[in-house]
Amino acid sequence: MLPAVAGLDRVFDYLVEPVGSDAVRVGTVVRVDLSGRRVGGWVVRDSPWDPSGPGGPGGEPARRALRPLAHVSGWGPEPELVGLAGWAAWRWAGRRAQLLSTASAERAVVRLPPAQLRAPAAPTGPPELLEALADALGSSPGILALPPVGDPTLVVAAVAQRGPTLVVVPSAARAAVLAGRLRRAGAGVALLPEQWDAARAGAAVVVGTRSAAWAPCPGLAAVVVLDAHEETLVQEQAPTWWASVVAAERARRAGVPCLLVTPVPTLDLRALCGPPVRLSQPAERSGWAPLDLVDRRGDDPRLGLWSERLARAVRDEARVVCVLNRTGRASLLACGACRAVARCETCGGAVVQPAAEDEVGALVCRRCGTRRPPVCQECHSTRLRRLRPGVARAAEELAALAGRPVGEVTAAGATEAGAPVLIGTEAVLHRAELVGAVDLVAFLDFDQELLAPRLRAGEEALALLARASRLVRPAARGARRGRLLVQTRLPDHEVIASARRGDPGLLAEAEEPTRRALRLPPHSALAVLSGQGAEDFGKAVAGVGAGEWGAVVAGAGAQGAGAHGAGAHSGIELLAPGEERFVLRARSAEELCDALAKAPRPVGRLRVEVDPARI
DNA sequence: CGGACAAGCTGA
DNA sequence: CAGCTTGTCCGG
Repeated sequence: MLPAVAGLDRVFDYLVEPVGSDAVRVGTVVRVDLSGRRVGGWVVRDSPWDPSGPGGPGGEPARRALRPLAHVSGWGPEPELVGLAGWAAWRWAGRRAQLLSTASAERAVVRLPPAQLRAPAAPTGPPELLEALADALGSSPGILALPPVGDPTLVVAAVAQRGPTLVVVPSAARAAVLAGRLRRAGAGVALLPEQWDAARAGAAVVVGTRSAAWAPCPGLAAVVVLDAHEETLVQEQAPTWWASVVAAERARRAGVPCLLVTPVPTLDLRALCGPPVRLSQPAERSGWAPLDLVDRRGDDPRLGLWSERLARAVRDEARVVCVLNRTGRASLLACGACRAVARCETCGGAVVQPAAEDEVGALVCRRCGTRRPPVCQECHSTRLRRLRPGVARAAEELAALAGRPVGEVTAAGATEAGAPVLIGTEAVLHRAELVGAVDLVAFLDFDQELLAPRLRAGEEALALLARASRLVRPAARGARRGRLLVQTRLPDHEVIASARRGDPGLLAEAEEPTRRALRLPPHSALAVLSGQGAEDFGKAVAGVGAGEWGAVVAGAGAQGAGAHGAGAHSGIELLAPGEERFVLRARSAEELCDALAKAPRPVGRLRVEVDPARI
């Protein structure tokens, strides 16, 4: 058995009594006495052993008598998932115990409910979609490039005709909606995580969020991941496993198809699956909301975030959502007289001007919290100008512009979230009650997304437009179809072209050569190391000697990341983008993971993030 | 991880 | 040298 003890990744042998008890199999959750304490864990091997013989399963001579299991807690993951956890522990440099707890019920499951294997009613159309689906199922794993607008329930229903189907979606709200629709179509559905027991007993469709990639699904016939591009499908804490990659490997091991459905087939997903299967051009185009482009290159800077077109729309349209991916009253302040950026006197960090509570307009350091009066420390001018207004300040301006109350939504919370005009960070796009109800979704400063200093910024920006497409009112009797409005100084950007034409391939074609030239994923595999042990561990993995190291650190700051050739013999490079943060790069995930598994873990804290989602 | 045990430090 | 902290080892 493998104990559910962090930091103890070892298997221990215990005796099953009575011998051959069928309550105990690979995956079963048990409790044992281990060096004086009682711990839970999973059966990971099941080998017959003759206690009168000379040795145990390992064949060691003179082995001591085995202790019996202390208790059988209940049902655990299927045996195949124990193997999958071993693979994922290698793939993301993690521990099996952590992955097996993801694959297990939250509370002990002693008895299973009856199986619910009735498949949903088979969908009869539209034929174009069903044909594309059959195509995508033909090569596993496969991608179906499904535009954002439309209900993927029929995709799931069609796949589920093959037998028990596991479906992974990016949010609990969508899982619940999908489960409800499938039940109405007559299907036996287990909704994770609450109905783990029903899933373990057997269900026609098992639905859940990221962790459902590890859900039980006896007789598995297919795996489907909806909105496979979403970042919520990547586990944040190490091991940073990707649900789509786990799903593909799980399906491969089971010999069943895996289907990734997404409006944004990213380069990473393409590397995993090959090119996506697409719908016809008209179907693709109509599946994205119409997009109005506001080219702000010619605008008077004094207009701030509010172009004339946007101002008019905000007054005329009934329900409007504005997206601005920044919080606070101001992100960056500069002196109106000498242009110096206002910084903290204590730590030098950027200061913000929070909504006034006590002192009027005091400046507060975002890093250390030091407060000071709103005066430029260079020239003592009191005229401070905000360079990039955040959501709180923009909300005040928007309320004045619209002449009606404005609701505010950020990840931290919401005020007046029922108002017909909303402004918020991208969190506002996650509000399920808005789906299909909005006349206009306006991106106030889309350049913020397009130019974000992140590897996958373009794909993330396109994902925002896909999400926004779902919020706007569909074309219907009498009512005008809702629209997107994008303010930008980069009107020719491929992200915008992709959304307008409903063709995410345009973005992929544009990004591919850059990623290849810079040897970024999917043309390499990365791991981010952090914590005190990061440096030693990084050197050990890359095979860098202590003497060679000075050059790496010295070369690191200036270019942002200093590439290093000294580890060339290992085929793995060590990049040093910042203090206590290191990046390992290898040609492939296999190479990277093998090296990570081989290197000894150093003392001290170490976090290993293989395939970092945001970098 | 957390208990066991050994080695190191402190103060009377 | 008791009493405590800190470090290292190991678990069936």
